[in-house]
Amino acid sequence: MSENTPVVVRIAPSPTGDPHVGTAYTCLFNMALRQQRGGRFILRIDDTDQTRYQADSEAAITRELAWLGLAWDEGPDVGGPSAPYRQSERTDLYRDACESLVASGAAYRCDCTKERLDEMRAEQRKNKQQPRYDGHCRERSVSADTAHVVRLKVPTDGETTFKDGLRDAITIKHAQVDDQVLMKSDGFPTYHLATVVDDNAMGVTHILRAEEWINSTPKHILLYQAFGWELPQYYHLPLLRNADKSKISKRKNPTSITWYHENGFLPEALVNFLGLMGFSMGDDQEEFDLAEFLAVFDADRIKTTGPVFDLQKLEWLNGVYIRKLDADTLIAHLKECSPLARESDPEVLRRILPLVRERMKRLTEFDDIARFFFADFAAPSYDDLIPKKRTDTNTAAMLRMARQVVAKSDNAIDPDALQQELRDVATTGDWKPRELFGALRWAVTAQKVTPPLFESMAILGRPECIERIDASIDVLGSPENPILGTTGH
RNA sequence: GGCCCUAUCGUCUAGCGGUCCAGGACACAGCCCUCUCAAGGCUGGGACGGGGGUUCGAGUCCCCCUAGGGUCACCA
Repeated sequence: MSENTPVVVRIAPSPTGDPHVGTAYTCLFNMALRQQRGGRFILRIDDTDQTRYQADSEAAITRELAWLGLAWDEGPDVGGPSAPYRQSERTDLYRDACESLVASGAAYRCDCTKERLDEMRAEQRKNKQQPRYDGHCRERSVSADTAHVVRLKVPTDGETTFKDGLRDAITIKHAQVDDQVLMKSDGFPTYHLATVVDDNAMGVTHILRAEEWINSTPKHILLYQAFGWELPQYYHLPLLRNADKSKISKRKNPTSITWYHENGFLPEALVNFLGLMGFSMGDDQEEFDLAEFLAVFDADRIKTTGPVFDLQKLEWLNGVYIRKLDADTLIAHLKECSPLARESDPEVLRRILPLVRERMKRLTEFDDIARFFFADFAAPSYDDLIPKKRTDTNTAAMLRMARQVVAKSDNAIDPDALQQELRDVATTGDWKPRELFGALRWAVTAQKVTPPLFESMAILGRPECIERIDASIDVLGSPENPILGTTGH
């Protein structure tokens, strides 16, 4: 292949404006193919369907792809020799191409009404025939002045065979191919016309897209032939699946990149995960960054089996990156989805992070885990505070002794030293250390599960710890006689 | 339903005729570590969909069946 072998992915903003993970998947592999073969990666925006397109869609998709670190060489905002990149700005091209097709007889105008078409298809279904255009307007001459569409005149017999880059030759009989509408009555092209015209105009030689396009590839090839253009090489990527193996869908899986972005996933993890779908490094390496992926990528190694998008594995991988990434990067991402992190003092955040990071699968879990570090502290309940088989007076007495240890000095807390002293306290009171630590954990954090207690206390500082312990002692009441317990609670 | 694609543990995958009584990862279970929870370490259960071929030899090649998916629009 030449140095300048363009590879293209067409981005179709969805009606809701949600950038789809499938788009990121295709984009990632397009980047990789470009890397492998040389050339350019062109991003085009399909915005011709005015009723569905929303202005936000393009911004959203480009924002999220950028978040993932995926980059194209040519496209809106980036520019390049093939501009413009929005379908809505290339309508002349499609109209001219379409006219030439009609002139050469490869396509024809059709003014069949929706009603007639519906009726016809209903009839065909009833007769157990495959619904398809009956060719009513094929030999008629429909005036260009009336409302009409333009259809591709697909040969009535024969077949089209093409070689997919990832599998054996695929042959589809023309009897299976409908007379596709190329130009809609509103004057905008359908995907089929636009993609062929654009790809040719932009010099695209390799097309990497999802498997769902396989059945319409003959239409595209027929178009290339009608125009007399050189065919591109197709690669049809496997479809991402839900757990039930159906094509990944919003109902059964989060599909919006924005969702992953907002719900505490790291772009590094998502890219890594996507790189594992239908592809592997060849050895047992599962963790890799974009650069490594691009370096190792080989189109011949792509699998054609549709991989199930396993959120659990993504979460594990996300945890791996939360632990692996340097503090600055992590904090930057953390601030995107954690209100607490956004508001807190960077220095405090930096101290808390080592204690919290290995306990998170998603960045959004930060707030729950680290909440107790921050001001809005509420004392724990009476029941939580008292260990099994201990009494309130007993517990209060122990906490009082613990408080003394904490209050003994003004120095910064040394976690190890504090732990040792508190062990001694437990022993003195005839408690197991774990019982004391448990009660103290509740007193200081108001949580059952927390990061390491003594390190946490060191960050909170003595005054804050003392205040919280006092609050818990209050919750337990003011016992006259310490130590001796009667019954459990 | 027609056509097309696909088929290794529950999931992601390694395997490109012998080195596979099938390897790794997630998940799951147990143990260790341990102030809780994680992280980490160790151990365990768990797969070549079925049937025919080809071959000295098949998870690997061929055929059939079965199963799953996709596609049959003036959506992409």
